[in-house]
Amino acid sequence: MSGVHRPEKAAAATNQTARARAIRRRAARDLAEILDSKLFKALCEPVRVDIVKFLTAEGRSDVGTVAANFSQDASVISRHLAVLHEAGVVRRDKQGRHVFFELDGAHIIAQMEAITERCRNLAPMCCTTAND
Amino acid sequence: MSGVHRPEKAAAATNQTARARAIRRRAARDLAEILDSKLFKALCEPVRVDIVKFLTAEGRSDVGTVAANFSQDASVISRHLAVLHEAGVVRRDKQGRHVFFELDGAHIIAQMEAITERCRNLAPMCCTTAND
DNA sequence: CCATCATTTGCATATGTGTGCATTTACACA
DNA sequence: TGTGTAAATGCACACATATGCAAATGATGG
Repeated sequence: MSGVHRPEKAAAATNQTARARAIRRRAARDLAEILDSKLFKALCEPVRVDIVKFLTAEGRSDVGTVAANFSQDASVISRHLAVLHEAGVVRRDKQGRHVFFELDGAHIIAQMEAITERCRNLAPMCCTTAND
Repeated sequence: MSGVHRPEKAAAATNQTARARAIRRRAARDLAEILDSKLFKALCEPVRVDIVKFLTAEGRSDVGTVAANFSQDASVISRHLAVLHEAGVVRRDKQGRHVFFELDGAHIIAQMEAITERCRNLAPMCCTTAND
């Protein structure tokens, strides 16, 4: 940090600001850790969201059934489902030559709750503008 | 749907399954609606996550200060911050020729809680495998 | 009013990834 | 064991978008 703009009086580094800083840093680490998960990457693709929507509405389905309801090739749907599976969004259940997928609700909820919890932790330090 | 695989006995459409189907469909619509928000698209980009992390650790900062801590050009950081602002992740506060950003904790939490709540609604219908 | 700095925007390019087709693999059934 | 179907994979290509540089815009201070 070279020419950092410092409009305030450079708040003398009291014990309190040092502690606040430590807390911020930890919150940042915790938050980024969970934000780096594959969940967001999996769910930021429109087609994958549509697939999640389909599985919610129709329940457990095999690749072919899902693909039959989409314009893209079955191979594309297969890949999308693989990504969703990697991210823990869906459960995979191979049965004969058919591969069935269904939402892994428990896992999704657990992830979302963890993220929400982390977000709650950083609330007090970004809204009140605390010390700086 | 042409050659759909139908392993079960095609569950006679009782009132109950019809209702369950309606509930599923509504949950799917609600879920997809919130998943289509800009939040996920904003948070699936690694650099943007890093910026969020930085703002969490360092608090309110202007574009230049953020950019000074990243390898990419200031214009790139500016654009990323704009995307985060569009998504309601950060608040923008123009002050003179400096533009400050800070996490909009309240908004993030509200969004996350809304998503988590929607996910909870679809839990019972995807884990028990219900009727199909 | 001009000089300067912070930020944004226009544009060209690099990079990631979604997509389709062809092929391969996995599996069931005859 | 051979044949057909479902799913996965290799590959080439299209498309979205992240990136850097240059120029424009906005704002302060002389």
